[in-house]
Amino acid sequence: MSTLPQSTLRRMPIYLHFLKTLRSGDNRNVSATRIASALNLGEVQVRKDLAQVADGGRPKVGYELTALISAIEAAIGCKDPTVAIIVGVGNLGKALLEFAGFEEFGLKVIAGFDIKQDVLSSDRGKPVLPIENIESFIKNNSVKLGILTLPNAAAQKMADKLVSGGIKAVWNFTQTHIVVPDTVALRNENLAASLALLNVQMKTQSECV
Amino acid sequence: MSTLPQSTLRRMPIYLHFLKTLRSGDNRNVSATRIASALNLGEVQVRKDLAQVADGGRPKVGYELTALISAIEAAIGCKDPTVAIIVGVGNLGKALLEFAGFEEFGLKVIAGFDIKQDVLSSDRGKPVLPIENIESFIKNNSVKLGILTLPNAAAQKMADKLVSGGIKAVWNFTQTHIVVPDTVALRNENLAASLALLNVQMKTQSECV
DNA sequence: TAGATTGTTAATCGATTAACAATC
DNA sequence: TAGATTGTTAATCGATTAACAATC
Repeated sequence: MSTLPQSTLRRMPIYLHFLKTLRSGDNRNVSATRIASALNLGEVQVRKDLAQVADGGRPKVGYELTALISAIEAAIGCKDPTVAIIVGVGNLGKALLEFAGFEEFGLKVIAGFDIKQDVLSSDRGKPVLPIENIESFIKNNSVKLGILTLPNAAAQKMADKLVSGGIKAVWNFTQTHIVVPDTVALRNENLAASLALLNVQMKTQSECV
Repeated sequence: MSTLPQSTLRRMPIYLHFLKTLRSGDNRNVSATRIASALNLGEVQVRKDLAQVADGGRPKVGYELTALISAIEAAIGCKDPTVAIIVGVGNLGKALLEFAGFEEFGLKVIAGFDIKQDVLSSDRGKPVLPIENIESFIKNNSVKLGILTLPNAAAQKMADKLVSGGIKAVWNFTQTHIVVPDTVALRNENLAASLALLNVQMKTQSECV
């Protein structure tokens, strides 16, 4: 159970979501075979992935459903919630601020920050605060994760502020390449990259037809 | 210039964005070395990536900037725009509908669709239309790409509608695994997977400190 | 010429797939 | 027992990195 390979880790949330839909049915056990066919994945791949986070898989029976769900939740770290803030409450920031789906994976977004006055103190349940107070807010609320959804130009400056406030991880939704210390985890969410893949895939597929 | 490896393709938009920022400065040429150090990538990796889409790299000089930009744009297919619609105009859908950044990569989102009456016909420049007309709309406007940002439960049903309308690609932002014919390109955008990676990375990094 | 940079060929690394033995 | 399923060991595949020759 040491450290999972990235590729395995990336599939865990997919398994988790599927297993939860099974649970709402009347299922007690589930086999790797079944998961694989439901999600269009290789049978061996699923089995190997599961073997890395769970044990107790029994031949002819499979895994106990609730135990497996619990094991995956532990592996991807959504048992104890990660407290997060959104920096930049534009359209995307607003969407992520209000997105309920994150809680399923242990993310607890508690506030948004912005410079613009007109988005401030909107009563959506989650407060939108002026950006000046961000460093003390991080400290006082032990915020672990900062989500950057602001204009490219401001990205690095705000990342620096987050770091000096003591943040542990940065999730960068801007196009800008940003730099953080080694002690801070960084992930770039690159929608453009996905789009490029899809674009090319689409074009080569229709050529073949 | 046949088909690029996925990994290479994924980095192209990152190069592209960086090169454009260089162009607004006073640069005529750029070397792989420079790109690599600016983006924290391996020098050889960048060189190999560029070699796959462009030629004309000259020792001691590098690549001609505008030619390189043009070559990358051609490779990732953002020269002729892809017409797209958004299905499900909730928070995320709204964000993507209004997101200007996609145009840089050749995506032209022309409309949103929803069942809810209150989001319909909002005058944000891009119309939000009732979902009943979606199939004929796809045909009449030669829409190539459908972006799914709706509740999980409706995902497969709407994907089917898109396909029967003649869509060429589906970009799925829901958690649900959906099935489309082989002739249709499909890409699942999995924010939960990214979150899981970040979560684990963060936890292991702080353990080490 | 010397040095920076290119492009290529070989070596390494990681992830996926295939083959098979173990077990309920 | 037979068959489905598990887990493991070996083979394949793709991507990254290292080493080096070519060139302006």
